[in-house]
Amino acid sequence: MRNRPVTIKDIARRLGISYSTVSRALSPRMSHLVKEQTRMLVRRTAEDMDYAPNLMAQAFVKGTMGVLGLVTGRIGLEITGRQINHLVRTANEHGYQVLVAAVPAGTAASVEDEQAELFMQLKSRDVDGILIHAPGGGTGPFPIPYAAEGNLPVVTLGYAADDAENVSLDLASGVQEATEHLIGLGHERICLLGEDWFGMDGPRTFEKGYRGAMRRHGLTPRVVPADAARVGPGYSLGRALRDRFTALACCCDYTALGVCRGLIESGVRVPEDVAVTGFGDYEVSAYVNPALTTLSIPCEDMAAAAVHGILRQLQGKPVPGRSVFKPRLTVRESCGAS
Amino acid sequence: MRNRPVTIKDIARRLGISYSTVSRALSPRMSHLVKEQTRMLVRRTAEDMDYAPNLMAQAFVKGTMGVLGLVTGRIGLEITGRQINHLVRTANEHGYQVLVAAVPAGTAASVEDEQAELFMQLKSRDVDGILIHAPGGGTGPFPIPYAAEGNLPVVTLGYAADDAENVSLDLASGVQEATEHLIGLGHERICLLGEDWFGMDGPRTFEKGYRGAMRRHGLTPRVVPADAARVGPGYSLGRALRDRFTALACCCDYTALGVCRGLIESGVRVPEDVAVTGFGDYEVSAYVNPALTTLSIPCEDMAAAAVHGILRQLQGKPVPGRSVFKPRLTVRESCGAS
DNA sequence: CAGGCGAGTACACACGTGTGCGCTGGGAGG
DNA sequence: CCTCCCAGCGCACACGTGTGTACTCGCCTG
Repeated sequence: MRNRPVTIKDIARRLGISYSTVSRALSPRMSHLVKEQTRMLVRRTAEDMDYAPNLMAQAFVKGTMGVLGLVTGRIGLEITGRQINHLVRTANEHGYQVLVAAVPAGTAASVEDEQAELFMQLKSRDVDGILIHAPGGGTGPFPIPYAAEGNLPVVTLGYAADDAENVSLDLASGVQEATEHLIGLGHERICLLGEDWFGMDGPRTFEKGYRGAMRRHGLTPRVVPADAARVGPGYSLGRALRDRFTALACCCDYTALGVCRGLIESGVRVPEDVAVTGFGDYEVSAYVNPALTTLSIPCEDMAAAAVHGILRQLQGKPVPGRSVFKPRLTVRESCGAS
Repeated sequence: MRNRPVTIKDIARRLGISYSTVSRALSPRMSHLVKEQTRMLVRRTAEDMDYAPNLMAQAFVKGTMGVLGLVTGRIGLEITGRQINHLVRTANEHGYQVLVAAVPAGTAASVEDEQAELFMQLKSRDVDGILIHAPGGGTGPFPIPYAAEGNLPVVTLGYAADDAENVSLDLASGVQEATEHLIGLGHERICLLGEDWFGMDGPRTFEKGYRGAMRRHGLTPRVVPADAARVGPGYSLGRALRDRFTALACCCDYTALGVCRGLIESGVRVPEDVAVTGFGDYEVSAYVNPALTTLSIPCEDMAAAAVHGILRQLQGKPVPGRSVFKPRLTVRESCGAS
């Protein structure tokens, strides 16, 4: 049935030359050591014989697989999906494949333990680098002790780790912009629905932008904790808060969508009675009733930057780089601006 | 810096035994050839010395990597994300990793070419099996000539291929149930917004269920083509159709959400003037206005079944199995039932 | 003409693991 | 005591590729 695949030895035998010459002729880095004529002959013969390099042998001798690991959670979330899509695409363009490790729900004690476990699991797979997707953001030392052993390239996407190269989103400036927009519309009783994302400290970053804007205009801030990127809890919050505020700034479109629904069910009109803003600009957000005012995230650029960070580290530049992207305010109906 | 990792030779040297004994003592399949006492000694020493097997060497000699490939598109779509999440989880539970290949937008002529290219790309990576995620469904021979070379285990998820093991969703019965529900509510002018998913023939399956229900009740069917799982095109359709029908059955929640928005903007009330149903039961669908009546998909069970299919094939059971899952109707507001 | 030089090639080894086969030693049975 | 057997272990090779080193051969220079 399945006949043995062709190896460089087979090619060498057929041409009556040594297999090291074949190896060199086929390898881009070494082919300049082989006479042009021989090289062409070898390559044509390889093509003829349907030669395909044994990638496991190459990986074995080179000590690298051309594989990047990706630690992530909540793949179903639109922002996550968009970023993963572009992470994979960018990696592929540079000859790397992406191995995905998903967070198993509820197996480990905390999310950090889960991520740490996945991280170790990927490490033992001999990946060339690890991308950590932490969409909730955060700052400070990263809660996974990746630096402890070996010097594997790591880039955190979302989390602005100060001990790793990272690509992050300026959450503070985003929320600040939304808050200032609401203030500009005449609102004074503005509440932030803070995000509690997987126990990380992203929420504090959101709060910073919000509190900054409020303080600058002499308004008293008020923060209510909300679950991370879930519609249901947002709905409960909407019902609970009703018209206690004239504007609610949310840290995620999903929360905002739930909030809108909760408010409307309680007989509160959006945006006439209460204005609502979100974060993320999901695909549906432009088409719900009312259409959501929100902050758009440059997912694609961020993903590309993360992969390029890994590649740069692989080329031996251990300087931890940071790039920060800014969200863009997209004004629709839910804030009452139009 | 990074000292050479410990190999079985190091362990053998330390214990004064041959490294083949060490290899056997550590391998589950061969350890019965080694004396209990020696085996324990080797294992303890291995632990002591922080021995970690070189997976690339193992892969090289065994000819397998413990990796499954996944061909997919639209990772950002919630249903896709939920399924991928569980594909990865189930694979991990059985000791396999998942390599993701994402569809690069607009590089190949057609989606089929793209999938074929990704498929070949994964094949050359020496994966142990390939999962093809085709959420749009479809029947008949699968448009990728995977069977042409080698006998790589393949399972299509979504697409009911008759030349491969597959896990699919009974789209027809789902749409039929929704249509009959609308008929039961007294509707007669019911239109199906058919899905054109990546050029596959899923739409015809949707149509079959719809036409069956209509015909059974002596009603004339009417089908309007819609883009696949996109909110924007649904919106345009909603505006265009306005009140030409009293009920619109959609093949995707995203289409339905867009349709609702388009209708409402045109001054048509949902569900009072026009009833709308979706397909997929996305997270937001329960919280939009009006909340969407839709069909829920058992993503998790389907994903698990797909991975188990691959594993079964790897254990040498080449019988192409099929499993079909049924969607479940979830009644909310948009159909006007309450 | 001798020596050197450089291009091009072959030889040999390394990488870490799995495994067929042969060797050893000790116990049991005759 | 001899023979046979078998558990347990070591030797050696295989897997496919990359690469350092040595070799050959032709040409140029002194």
